[in-house]
Amino acid sequence: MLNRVILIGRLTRDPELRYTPAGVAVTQFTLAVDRPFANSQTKEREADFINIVTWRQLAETCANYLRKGRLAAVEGRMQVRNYDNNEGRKVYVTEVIADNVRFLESSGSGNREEGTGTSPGNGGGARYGGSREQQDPFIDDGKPIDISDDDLPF
Amino acid sequence: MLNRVILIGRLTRDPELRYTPAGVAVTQFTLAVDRPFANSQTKEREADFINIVTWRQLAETCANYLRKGRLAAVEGRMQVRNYDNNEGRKVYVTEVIADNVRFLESSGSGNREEGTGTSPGNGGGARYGGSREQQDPFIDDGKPIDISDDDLPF
Amino acid sequence: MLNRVILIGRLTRDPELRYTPAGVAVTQFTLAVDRPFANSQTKEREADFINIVTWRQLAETCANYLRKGRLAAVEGRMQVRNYDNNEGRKVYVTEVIADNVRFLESSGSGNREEGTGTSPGNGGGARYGGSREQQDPFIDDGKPIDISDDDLPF
Amino acid sequence: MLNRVILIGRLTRDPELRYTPAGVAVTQFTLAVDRPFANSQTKEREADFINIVTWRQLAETCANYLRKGRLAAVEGRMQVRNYDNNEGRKVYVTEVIADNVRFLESSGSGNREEGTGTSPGNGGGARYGGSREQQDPFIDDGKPIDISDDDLPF
DNA sequence: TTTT
DNA sequence: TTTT
Repeated sequence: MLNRVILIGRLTRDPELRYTPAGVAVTQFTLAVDRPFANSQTKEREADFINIVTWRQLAETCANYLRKGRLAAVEGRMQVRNYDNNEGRKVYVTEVIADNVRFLESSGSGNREEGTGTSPGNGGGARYGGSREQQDPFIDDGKPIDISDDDLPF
Repeated sequence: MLNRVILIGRLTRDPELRYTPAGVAVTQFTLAVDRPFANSQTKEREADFINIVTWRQLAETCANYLRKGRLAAVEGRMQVRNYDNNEGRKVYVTEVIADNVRFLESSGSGNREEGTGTSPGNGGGARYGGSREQQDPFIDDGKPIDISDDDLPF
Repeated sequence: MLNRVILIGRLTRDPELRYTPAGVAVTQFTLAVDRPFANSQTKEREADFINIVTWRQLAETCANYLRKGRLAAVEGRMQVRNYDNNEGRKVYVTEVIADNVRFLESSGSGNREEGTGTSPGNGGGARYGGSREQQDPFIDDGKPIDISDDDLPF
Repeated sequence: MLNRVILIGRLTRDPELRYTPAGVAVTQFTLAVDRPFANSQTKEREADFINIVTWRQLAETCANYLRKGRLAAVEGRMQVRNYDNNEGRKVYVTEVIADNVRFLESSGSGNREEGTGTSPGNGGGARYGGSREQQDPFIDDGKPIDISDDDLPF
């Protein structure tokens, strides 16, 4: 009935722009959101890693202006998506479908490789190439999750 | 850095109150949040089912006053927890750790069985079924996820 | 840069629907939002009275479905408007421009006078008095604040 | 019942730290929040100026780390305060009582005068000296609004 | 699995 | 009345 999320955090990787079969732009990235009261002794588990999805014009803008390491504010709503993994089990993925993203750092900051979509040198497989250990919720065992046009939020 | 969620929806089941080994109260429930623009033709996939966790005093209050079917507003933050399932795979669960819950319906509304924690038989009314197929992310293959005191948010 | 407000409260009066010179619908109402920790001894100053403005289709819907006393959730952004009062002083008015309003009570609840826009006589029930002393910030000395088309938010 | 505001904007002036008679720290500042769709032709009225109030420890931290021009995220709730001005009229002031403030710029950015609480050279009257034209909502005709301990939010 |  |  009402579903609103506001996050501020840093991108853990460059945003990934794709297109649905119908040609609609989708960009995905992960935001590392520091926890409050993250106690300084145990440095681990101090942030939540939250998957963000943007569509259409906003997807293009995010792909153009955001980079790994940059600070961003994201406004949107929580959404639960599920798919069947290769063991025939339903896997639930929670994402934030963003309708507003603010770039909180001038393009001088963050990842150095400005303007290079693919980050050459990054190899073909890429940082999030899909190896099993990666376990990116967007990736299921090396096979990219297909985003169908049914997932279009509006 | 900043992590805020506000949801309004209905409980899919009675809240479940437990205690950590250290005796801290935890209550969990799932909120069905209707999606905007849920188009009327395809009635399926019209809500998101979001897991809510409350601690301490708020946990007790929720367990006392909320019931399946009731309307509630929840304020909190998104958190990602992970555990290893019985196939040796890491499973990620996203929950909202609530620090404010508003009961939007007088106790006359919603589920009829006031004060019965466990709702024996669970009745037939079940707007949102409590059967195993529901695949509640809190439950992994019928075995309840154990909450340790490490999960205490503050 | 980012401006988001979410409120839950009750209408202190029936919503007021008007039209700008250009024929755009605007509805205004005031929401009484109970303060947290409103201590029970001093019963006074226990709520904030916040002015809500809605435009276009949402304005029509609010005018049709909301009534004095009803519970509603409002999502929008804070905006500061100013005008010169009759003593030649600038008066600042803070309003919430809503882009999402949820009716949290079936039309059976709240004010009894369904469908009566103007509530003649204003009745006696008046949980929140509509008398002049109420000092509704929308009204400056009994003269309604004029809304120009310049105030259109989008 | 629920009252949540999240803002991102820039300080229009250095934060002002004071103490209530009981010795409780209060810091006030104004945030300029750019409006969405602020059209580029008419450069005026492109931001909302929102008064922020913080208490206790957070007040001290804001006074120490924030400066005019800095970008900040503020989380809190809307509150309406009123007082009688010298013409015997009730004046309503809307503020955001913050319970969480994030500094989005390293202390290298923003106002140049780091660490100088009072900004010497700034004159005795100061940027917000209280002259009538200033109309700072916190100031009523040159006489600072006295913050009583009754305004303490928690 | 990860950001500063 | 204002910030970049």
